Amino acid sequence: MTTKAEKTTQFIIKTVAPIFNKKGYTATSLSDITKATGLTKGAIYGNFDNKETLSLHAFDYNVTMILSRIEQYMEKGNTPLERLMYFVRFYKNYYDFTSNFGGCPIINTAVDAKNMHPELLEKVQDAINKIEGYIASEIEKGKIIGEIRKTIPGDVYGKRFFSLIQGAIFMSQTTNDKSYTTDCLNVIIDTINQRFK
Amino acid sequence: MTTKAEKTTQFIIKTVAPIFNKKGYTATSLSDITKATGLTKGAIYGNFDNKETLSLHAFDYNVTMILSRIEQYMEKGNTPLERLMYFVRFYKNYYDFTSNFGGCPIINTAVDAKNMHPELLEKVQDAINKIEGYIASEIEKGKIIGEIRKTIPGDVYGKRFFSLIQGAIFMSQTTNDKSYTTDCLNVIIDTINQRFK
DNA sequence: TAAAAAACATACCTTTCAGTATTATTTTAT
DNA sequence: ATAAAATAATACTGAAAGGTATGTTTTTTA
Repeated sequence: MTTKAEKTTQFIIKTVAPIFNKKGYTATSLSDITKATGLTKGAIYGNFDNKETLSLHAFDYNVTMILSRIEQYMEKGNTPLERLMYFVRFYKNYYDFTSNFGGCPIINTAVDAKNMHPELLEKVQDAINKIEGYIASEIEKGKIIGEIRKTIPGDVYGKRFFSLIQGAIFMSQTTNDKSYTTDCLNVIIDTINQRFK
Repeated sequence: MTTKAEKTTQFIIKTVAPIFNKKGYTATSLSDITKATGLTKGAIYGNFDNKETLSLHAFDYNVTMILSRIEQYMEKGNTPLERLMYFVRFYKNYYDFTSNFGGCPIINTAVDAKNMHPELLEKVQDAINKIEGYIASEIEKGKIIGEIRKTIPGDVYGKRFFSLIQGAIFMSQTTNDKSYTTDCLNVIIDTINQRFK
């Protein structure tokens, strides 16, 4: 059974997640939160210990949304290489997808948390490791079944591709120019086609 | 003649620049500023209209520092290709260089300013254009003197290389792992050696 | 449906925020 | 060296920050 409170808790998280993403932890005030939710401080503090706890949940919400969407994309592929290509396809849509809630939460939260909120930064690092892991593990699986060259190190390309992707996303979202993302993802596709097979 | 006030103005900017870079605009308080400078609010507001103006000067200071350093590096090269290589070398040291004052100001300020401070965001965009221009113009010059293949589009590679670099810097500074930067810059060097000549 | 419990609203607390008016001090120019 | 001007310190403002104690309303369970 989902109680009323659990629903409210989820409603608050869902509502404030894009606000924290856009404005960052410090710039997001309790009045921003009450205004957006239509609730009062009493309700907020009844469901969360403090602003910090809420912000952690908000980030978790954003990351879960992204990770589950990546997995949805990758599930469509029947082989490691196909799943890798679906991973890339996910990021082709990423700029438009994240624009709706204020840009990439990985980038936004990483910058916001660095030097400021160690616990939040740790969550960002976990998310990064997971996403790099998606790439690396498909490469390794592809090597096992003979779909990908044995000389391709999964962990290196996991880091490399994700760096390129995050860089492109960063550039696109600060210049409002989608071409960074499309170009860089084409580079990745070319690399896979030319070096991996 | 440099008056006492002009010196103080510069001293304040220089002192607060890394603070704004680390904490962002909102999280940097006037008390942070007075504490760091050892001055009082009277002194700060005597030299700057408000916190916003000060933050703009602080970002300018950081960007100028970086741009002039890039130019210092590039001046060492005698040909476009050499200058391109010195540009890359600059970014090989970039992670250590920027760690001293809280990470890459381009990334930090872009994220902080997006959705929050349009004027500051514009300054970031200008800086990005300039740095991409460094790459693009050397490529174009290299094509003219026959040092670089005519098929290499300078603007495309300016954007592409800078995306990769910024992505790597972002990853390095959020994971405290320098290897992202070193690996990605090696990729750039390989690309130049294999495709540009 | 009524009592108990949970959830939410109201009103208020302390602290800190950016910013200012005024006073004191230090530079500067004569 | 002194008067004028510029610069910095002090003390203060109102607003907004995060957070809480208490009262009211709504759910839940029996």
